[in-house]
Amino acid sequence: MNNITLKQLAHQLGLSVSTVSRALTDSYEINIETKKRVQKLAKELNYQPNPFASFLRKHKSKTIALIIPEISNNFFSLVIKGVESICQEKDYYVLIYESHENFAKEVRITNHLIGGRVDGVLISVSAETQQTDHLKTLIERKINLVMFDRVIEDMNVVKVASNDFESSLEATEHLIKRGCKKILFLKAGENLSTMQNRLKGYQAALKKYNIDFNDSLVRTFNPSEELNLNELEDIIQNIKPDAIFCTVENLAIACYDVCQKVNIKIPDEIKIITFSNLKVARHLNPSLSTISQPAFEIGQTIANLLIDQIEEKETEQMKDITISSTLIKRDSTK
Amino acid sequence: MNNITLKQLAHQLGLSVSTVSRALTDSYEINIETKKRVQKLAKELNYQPNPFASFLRKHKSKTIALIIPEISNNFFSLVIKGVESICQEKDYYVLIYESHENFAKEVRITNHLIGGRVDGVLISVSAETQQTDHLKTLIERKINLVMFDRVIEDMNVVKVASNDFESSLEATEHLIKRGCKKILFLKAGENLSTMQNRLKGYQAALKKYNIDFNDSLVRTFNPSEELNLNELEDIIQNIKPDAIFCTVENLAIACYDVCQKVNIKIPDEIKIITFSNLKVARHLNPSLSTISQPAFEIGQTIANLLIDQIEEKETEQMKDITISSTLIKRDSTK
DNA sequence: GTGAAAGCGCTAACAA
DNA sequence: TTGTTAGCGCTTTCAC
Repeated sequence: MNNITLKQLAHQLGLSVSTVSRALTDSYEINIETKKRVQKLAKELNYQPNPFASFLRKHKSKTIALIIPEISNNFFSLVIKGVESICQEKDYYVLIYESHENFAKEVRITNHLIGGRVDGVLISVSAETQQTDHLKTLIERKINLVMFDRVIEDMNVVKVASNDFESSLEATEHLIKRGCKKILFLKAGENLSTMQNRLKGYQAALKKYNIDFNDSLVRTFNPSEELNLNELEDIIQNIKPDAIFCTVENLAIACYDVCQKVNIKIPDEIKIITFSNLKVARHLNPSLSTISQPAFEIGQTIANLLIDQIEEKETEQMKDITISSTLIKRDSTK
Repeated sequence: MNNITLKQLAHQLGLSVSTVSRALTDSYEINIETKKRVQKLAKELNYQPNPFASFLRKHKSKTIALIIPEISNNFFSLVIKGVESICQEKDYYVLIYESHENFAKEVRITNHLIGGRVDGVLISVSAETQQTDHLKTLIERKINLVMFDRVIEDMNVVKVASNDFESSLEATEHLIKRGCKKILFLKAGENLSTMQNRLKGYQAALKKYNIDFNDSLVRTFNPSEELNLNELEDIIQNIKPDAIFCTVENLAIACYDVCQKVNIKIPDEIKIITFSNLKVARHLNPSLSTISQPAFEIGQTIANLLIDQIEEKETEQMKDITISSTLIKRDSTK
């Protein structure tokens, strides 16, 4: 890197480094004429300050980390987009990390970050995450933390989640109203808060309609492993449910695969509904009923909250924020 | 940030800062015993070096930028995944920037980067980009550059692209063999290299089968704007093509929307094929024929190339690398 | 094998 | 209004 430095500018202008620095940060205590001279030359030479020098000095990196389980996922990629939009506006950098649903990787990432690499962290934990020591370490090191979507209750930080209980209840109710009684519930991961809440919503709906809850209708797939289609096929063939409630998009797509393979007609023989942000859900065969989380808004919200924390504009932030999802009924539950 | 510093470690151990530093970088000139002592304490206190201090010192940030037009796009999000996988392995940071298909934004981003923020840049240019001054500035400042997918011919850098000409020819040929003669070609953006090559492939296929090329069958949509469905509907209604070749996924989905709305049957009345990395293409109604780029591999390739450049392992890199796409024939072209 | 000291480029307290 | 100086935390040359 052959960059122009403050020193070089100062030399060319016959000024001191500090004057140049102040002129460029538009300090009010600098003569307007010198300010102009400095800014003119800086522009001419396309001066760009070395960010590391100033980060080192100020202990602020204007960088945040976004830790997500998976990038190529419609929900999370929209979250990224939302986060980006705010950070670009507020002049923050975003480092994106994938935990690949792996706890060890998540710990490695957060450990990496405590060196002061970032001013704050946005995280949606991996499916394996149960302990929170690594997150607490971040806080001890005074790194701001905001959790989203997959949050952990006992963490005393700002948490942004969806109204999973309510939307799950609504979706299950929708299935029940369409005549379904034997609804297979497919979970992704054992311990995630989102999954727990979605399951509770499902159970509440059953209760409301006096349908007994049946343990064996709840099945879990481990999102850190390749999805096993044969296993899913066995489950569907054995249980013969009249509907499947999928907690994540991948599971719904897998169900479509299985139904196509073993020739089960959706929605006549089986109805399918899923949490998903798939844009083409309306064009699937049959079009897929979804519960859509407002991913972009979630991204914007968490970025704003985190930056406010970093800049200590703490206007008494609420600790638990809920953003509502939308149920879209399509042909797969007709 | 209350971080443990080298100085604190040195103090606790009764050693000098430089010895500690050397012990931690595993320098051979340090007594094995002291090395162990130092490393033990560092681990106990969970010491993490301040990256900015070392970046400043070494003029290497171990950070690269990935500039793409759009994040929530199946192709680019898979590229990100590929880049991430290599960078995680080689211990590099990735900063992701979206140009939103906007030239001015792209220039702002690259300008931001010449401060030494990153050691290298991976870029797929915006649809508006025609000039290359901003990219040349990067090179002047000794920042390594690798272009991918949407490359610019006259740049003397490593470029990784798909075999757009060949796959486009193949796809068009496929349509022709299925009896199509009036194939609407939908471009995204006026000047992109990828679009030009795809168009040439289309034209070559027509020529091969002695079909006259008709200018008015080539239409362009501006990807930086919201796609105008009414305009697309008018085009389809007026031209009445027997097939549509879409250069990007969004256009294909829009075509599905229009066909559904005005009740044109795919594939009986019109066939549709598109470049796309949509995972659920096989479940669309009808299932969508696609040309799939190996996005993950492209991501891995460009990350490896860039890091090799940065670390000056320049084993005479080829300047132009082509990675083949795959044509998958499905019902939309039956 | 270890320590002292300089310096990466910047900011900010203090001086003038 | 401008300049001098110290120092952020680290690496590295030179000295011992």
